[in-house]
Amino acid sequence: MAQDEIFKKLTAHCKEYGFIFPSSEIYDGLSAVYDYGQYGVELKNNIRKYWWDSMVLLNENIVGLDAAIFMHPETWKASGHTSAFNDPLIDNKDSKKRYRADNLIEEYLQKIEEKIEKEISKAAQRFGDKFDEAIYRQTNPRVLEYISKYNSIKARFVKASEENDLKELKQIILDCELADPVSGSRNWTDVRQFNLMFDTKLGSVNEEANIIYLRPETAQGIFVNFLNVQKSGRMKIPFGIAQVGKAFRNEIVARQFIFRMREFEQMEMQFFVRPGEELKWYEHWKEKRMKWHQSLGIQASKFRYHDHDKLAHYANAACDIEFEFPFGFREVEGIHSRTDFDLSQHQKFSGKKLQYFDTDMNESYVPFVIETSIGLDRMVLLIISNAYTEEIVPKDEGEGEQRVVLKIPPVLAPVKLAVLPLVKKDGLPEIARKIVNDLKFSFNCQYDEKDSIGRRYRRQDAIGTPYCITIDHQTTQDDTVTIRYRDTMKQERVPIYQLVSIIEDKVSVKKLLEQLE
RNA sequence: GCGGGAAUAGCUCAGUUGGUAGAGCAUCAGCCUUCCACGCUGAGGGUCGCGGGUUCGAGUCCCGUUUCCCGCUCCA
Repeated sequence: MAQDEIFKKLTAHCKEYGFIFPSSEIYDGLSAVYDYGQYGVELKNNIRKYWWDSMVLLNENIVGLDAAIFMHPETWKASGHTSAFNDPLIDNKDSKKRYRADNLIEEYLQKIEEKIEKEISKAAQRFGDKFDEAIYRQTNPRVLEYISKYNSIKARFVKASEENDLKELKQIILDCELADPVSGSRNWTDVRQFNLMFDTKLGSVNEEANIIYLRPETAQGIFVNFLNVQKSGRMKIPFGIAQVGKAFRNEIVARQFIFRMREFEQMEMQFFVRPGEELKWYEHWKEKRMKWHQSLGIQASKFRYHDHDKLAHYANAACDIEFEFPFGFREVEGIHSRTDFDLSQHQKFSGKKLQYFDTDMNESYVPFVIETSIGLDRMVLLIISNAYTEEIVPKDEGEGEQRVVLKIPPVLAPVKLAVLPLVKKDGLPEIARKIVNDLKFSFNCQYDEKDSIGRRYRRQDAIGTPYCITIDHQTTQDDTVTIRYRDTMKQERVPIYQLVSIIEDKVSVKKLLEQLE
């Protein structure tokens, strides 16, 4: 079956079985915003808990934090988001392609520079040893022309960028007669500003209100609290701060279901280390995080690293952990060596010292940071797309029938077990109810007596319930029940009193965590 | 934002040159009592995405709009 067909079925399945709904659907939905339904929220909670426990429980030098979504506007100037998340874009009306206006101009400037270099190297060849570049630059008319053009465009561009003058940016593009690299057309739209940060107003009186942003990443909440946590928690470097929370980005195109949403949840950990030791820790977390993904029992070949060649301005090493979604390998988690960029910037903008006194080294420094940042919603999509299976159930006679089953790792499954009386009489429902009442404190249980037993198994398969307990007539004789396994559909008979320990063993977070050690 | 396609019951879809809105599955109630969705009977559920136009009459034709899908574009 085609990959995009599977993806279509998967999104339909998520909606039909109460995992994920389009936001405000009765009003036709809201683009790239989704709600988690009754099973989706359980799955999401379970993933969040597994991540949190593997970070905060397992590592005595990592502690949690829950910072507010609203932050002081200066935060985003310091982090670089106010400028970097503010792209001036221009469309070519003929090719329908969109470009960053500043990139087009920068490329043009670079071309002029190349022309100058070419003139000079040609002259250098011609004149040999007698060639003096400085004099040539000041005297040759063609070079002078290039240089003056370069300087005037550059000056206009820098000024326009600083003042955010969109009209001037367009004028520069027109004056330089820049053409679309694809179509060669000079038929441009106006330059428009796309701000990837959502804003709102703080303060109820409009004139006095300040614009503040919804955070585009959770990391800054950790950085601004670095000293608070370090001092109040008596943390010694190396140590980490973990946080789970919502972030918001006004993406131009948000698509592929919950893979790219405008409102999403990040699970981040910032690990503070000694300067110079960051690459060692970068490798450490790179490996640790891959181990975490693979601990969920997903095929190793579905994951890969993607090392960044082009690094962001704050990083000196970066990679993604990619997963093979139905639409190809995509990033689920990023591991970045962010240097001391963020803390230094906040130190600069706030005027407050953000340093750590290292008693072993007897000196004070701005720590370096290794970040692990994973999208919780992407993780939900990863689990569901890996779990979604259509398979043929073998039959004693004739052709088998198809079943749809979500093979979610038991520890993450929204419902851990369903308790099913084989028939609706002879006291079987009463026994089933009693079992549910005993087990509901330990696991998310479901009781179901409607329809044939086969249909009930399939309903549980569709939401990924790993275990079904069936109460039959033998139960009334010897207090045993059958436990049916979702993936193999095999059954075995066990005493009722052993149920808690049997299932606890299979769905325990503890077991997975032990693997990570 | 651009181009292409789609939208009819909870789901999958049918609906003839424009003439009273359909099926299967699902849901609910009752009966039956059965270990892998397929026993029986009955019931509920749709202003055909939304708005306008043409027409005696629009699910069907025309225009606009919204949402979704695919491809561009963008992506710390």
